[in-house]
Amino acid sequence: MESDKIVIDESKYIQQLSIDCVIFGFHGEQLKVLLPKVKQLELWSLPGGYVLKKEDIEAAAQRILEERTGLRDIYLEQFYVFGRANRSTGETLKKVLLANSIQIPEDSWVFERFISIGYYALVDFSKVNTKIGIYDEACEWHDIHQLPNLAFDHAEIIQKALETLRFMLDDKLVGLNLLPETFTMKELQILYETILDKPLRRDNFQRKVLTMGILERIEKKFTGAAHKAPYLYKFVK
Amino acid sequence: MESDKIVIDESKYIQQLSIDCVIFGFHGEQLKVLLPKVKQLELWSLPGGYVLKKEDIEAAAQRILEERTGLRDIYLEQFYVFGRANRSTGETLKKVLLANSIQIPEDSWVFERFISIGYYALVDFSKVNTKIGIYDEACEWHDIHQLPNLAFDHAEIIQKALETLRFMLDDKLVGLNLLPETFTMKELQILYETILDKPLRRDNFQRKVLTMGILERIEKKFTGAAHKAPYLYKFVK
DNA sequence: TCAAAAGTGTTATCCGTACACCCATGA
DNA sequence: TCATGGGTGTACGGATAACACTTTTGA
Repeated sequence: MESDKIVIDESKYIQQLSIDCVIFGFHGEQLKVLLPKVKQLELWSLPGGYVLKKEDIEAAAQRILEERTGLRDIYLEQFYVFGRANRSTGETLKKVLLANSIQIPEDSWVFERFISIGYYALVDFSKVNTKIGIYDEACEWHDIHQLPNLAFDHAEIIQKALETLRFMLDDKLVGLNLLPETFTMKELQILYETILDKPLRRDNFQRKVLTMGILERIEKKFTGAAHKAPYLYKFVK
Repeated sequence: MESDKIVIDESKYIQQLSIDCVIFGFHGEQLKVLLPKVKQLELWSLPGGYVLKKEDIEAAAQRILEERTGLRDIYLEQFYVFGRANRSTGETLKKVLLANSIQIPEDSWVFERFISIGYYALVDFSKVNTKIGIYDEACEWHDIHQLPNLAFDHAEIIQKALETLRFMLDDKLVGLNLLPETFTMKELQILYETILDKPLRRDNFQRKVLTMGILERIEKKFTGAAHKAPYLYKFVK
């Protein structure tokens, strides 16, 4: 990301390299993305930042995630590097700095093109207290179907993240941070349906995830509803 | 990569970022990787280089590939970013420079840690005239099963490239640069078997690739052998 | 006429999907 | 006892794997 998190001390970071996090938020039947809004511009961006000179890139991504959500040890996965020479310009950043009365030398590397490593994360947005960065005027969850005006190629980055997430969903199960400790099969199914954006068959879905061998069946859950009580499950460790 | 292709003018490049190319070479029944040998050190590395400040990373990867093989417009794919803070040190590079009597300021960024974007390519190694870089004493094809002593985490990078290549082979067909203009089904099968490192059934393999609809059957090929002459195929464009 | 490898028809097996029925629950 | 949603047995169909037979070629 290039527009928020403007460095106080540029020399601490690796030049012209950034990390952009696509933080997917799930709750109920909604899939959202966390987007900060650039101050005084009608422009939204991805939460991003730079990599410290001696920092693992994985750690940098975790740090950026924590800065916005306060969350630690979240499922986070690198999915692509965006490196077209003209994918970003310093113009947007200059506007931001001007709007916020921040001075950075004209010849700083922060105005050059950026290569950005994309990570995506999955969180339950109802449990997150989002934090507004010092150069944001807002930081909000946006439904995946209704994205606002996005900076640079961030719309493309979100699209690629979503494709990768959906592709991965076949093999790996990624509900870890998105569901409560214990949950019903119905809840897990809704998670899948929301991410994949298509309905799934109840019967076959149950069989499929059970044969994966990653769920442990606990006791029943009596909801008070006039029907059979569903089992509760938890992920086996 | 960090040990070959030492920059003459460091300021042209993005700092602490490199590209490493895993160039797979195929011919006969062998799968190899192109590895330059660092001068005067018993150490091999991946062909790599830096990204020019205003260069697409894709173009940088193509440039690095061309530097070693002379080949252009080759199938090339980004597969992962290696960014552990301690994955490389400047020590190896210093030895190289010392061995080659090259002077670079002690405080140059080339001695810092590197984040490296991995690309892999596929070529026919019998058609390539490999080029020795100015800091290499050799540049040779190594069988994938017998890799020499490799610098940094380059063994890990090769492993990851190989996994990605095998994974991709199911959907996309990647024989384009590896086979002659026309080829027999047997040749294509050997290519697949060599990459996947496992035998495939002749009958089912034929049906599978034919249903993909990417091959066009040409005339027969009379080899002089005492059996039915196989058809020749070519990739449809 | 024979061996060797190519090509293809047929059968078996597996897996994902669809349909069905039964079960538990509280009104 | 009824409606509602959960759990699971079973049947269907397409795709893949396995088997078997035929064809072609030059020795």
